[in-house]
Amino acid sequence: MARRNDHSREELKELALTAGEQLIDEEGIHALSARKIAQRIGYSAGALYLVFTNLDDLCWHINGRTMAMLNTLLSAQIEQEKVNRPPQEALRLIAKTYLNFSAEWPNRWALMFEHHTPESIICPDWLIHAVNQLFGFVQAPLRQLAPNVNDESLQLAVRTLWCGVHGIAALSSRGKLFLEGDQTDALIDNLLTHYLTNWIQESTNEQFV
Amino acid sequence: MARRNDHSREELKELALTAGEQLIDEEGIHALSARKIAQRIGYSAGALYLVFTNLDDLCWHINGRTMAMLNTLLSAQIEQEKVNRPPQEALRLIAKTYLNFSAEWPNRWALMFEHHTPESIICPDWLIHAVNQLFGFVQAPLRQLAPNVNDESLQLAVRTLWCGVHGIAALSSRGKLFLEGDQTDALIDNLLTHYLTNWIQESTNEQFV
DNA sequence: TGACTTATTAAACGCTGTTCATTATATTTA
DNA sequence: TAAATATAATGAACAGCGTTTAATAAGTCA
Repeated sequence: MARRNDHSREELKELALTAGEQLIDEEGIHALSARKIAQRIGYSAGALYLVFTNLDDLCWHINGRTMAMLNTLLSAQIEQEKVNRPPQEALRLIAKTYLNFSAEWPNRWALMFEHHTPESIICPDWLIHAVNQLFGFVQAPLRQLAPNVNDESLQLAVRTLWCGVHGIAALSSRGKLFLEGDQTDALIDNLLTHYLTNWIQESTNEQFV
Repeated sequence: MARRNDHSREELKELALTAGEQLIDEEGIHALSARKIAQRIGYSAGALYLVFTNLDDLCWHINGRTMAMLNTLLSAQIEQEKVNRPPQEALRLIAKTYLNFSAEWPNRWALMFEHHTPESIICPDWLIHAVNQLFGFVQAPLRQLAPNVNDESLQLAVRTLWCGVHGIAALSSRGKLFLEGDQTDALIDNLLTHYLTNWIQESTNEQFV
């Protein structure tokens, strides 16, 4: 067969990505295969290579969409809850949104962190951009909490907190490695409370030194 | 060929695991394959199935050895530095040892977290045991810092800190996602200092409430 | 209607994990 | 020593994988 033109290139791309995401959601990241995606969208496996350079490329695209999802979710929530919420609450909200996201989409979330392109791991521009946007969400409330803190300290705090929350998500996502019941919220609260209390204290003192 | 008896079953197992680890170290976790391991040890691929149920099983064994390595490393360091080191320093040492380990063996470390057995992810007993041992390393200095804190709070603190350090290791290991230069040590110090300062304060107050 | 163009495929290649009948060797028995 | 037995290990097979590309069916135009 040839020349069906049922779908444009862009539509084909969209179909493939959606099918890939469904496959990942339903069967896990190791179930992702060119032939399975193709079967789901009624094309041959070779057709995928008309719109993606390879399966790696397709994964990067899925990751881009996952990242966009997360960003959209976070900015929507932040926008919505902006009504003079104390910054600590804003940070808590961000952390829990991230955690919920990782729990709701465990496989897509896993793909983001477990899909290493084999050779040199070149970080695409859009990813750097998206990560910076995520950091921005955390940075704003932190700055409110300590308006005069220097940029370096602020940057460090953003990353420390992000790593902390990510670690909670990572270890609780797959591993039933510890704690009975879902105590992830308690972990988040614990981390934020203790870290922030001292960080605010130190950061507001700092300016008078 | 048959019946060479060059190696006992136990020796064959050991050979295969070592070859697998080397392969992972040199070429990454996706390069691991039965045929490649077999070639390295001068056996056929089928021979591996005489000592492992499948490649998944082999991975679990490698992960077990990696975990043992980490545990040995930590307990050796803790033993060595025991001479009245302040507990904060002990915690810092543990964190940095963990981080160094993940940097020194990035691929074996990745295998531990990225090797999900497809179907039900059953956590083997030895892993639960090993993880508890790791938690024990953190728990001891924490208890020194707040001798009268209740068990639940202590357990929570152990896990919060572990997740935090793990998050730093995870995000800095692959991702050049942020920060120029190796600022992982700064992140560790930042996390521990702020978290612990307030945690100690709260935990010592707690007993008088 | 016939020539041209092109979207899509089917088959091929070399790889993968895994199984199992076959085989070559070691050991035991006669 | 020779024959019988037991078994360590293999090699071929199967189904599936990512990827490439010659072949083909269908749309377009003269």
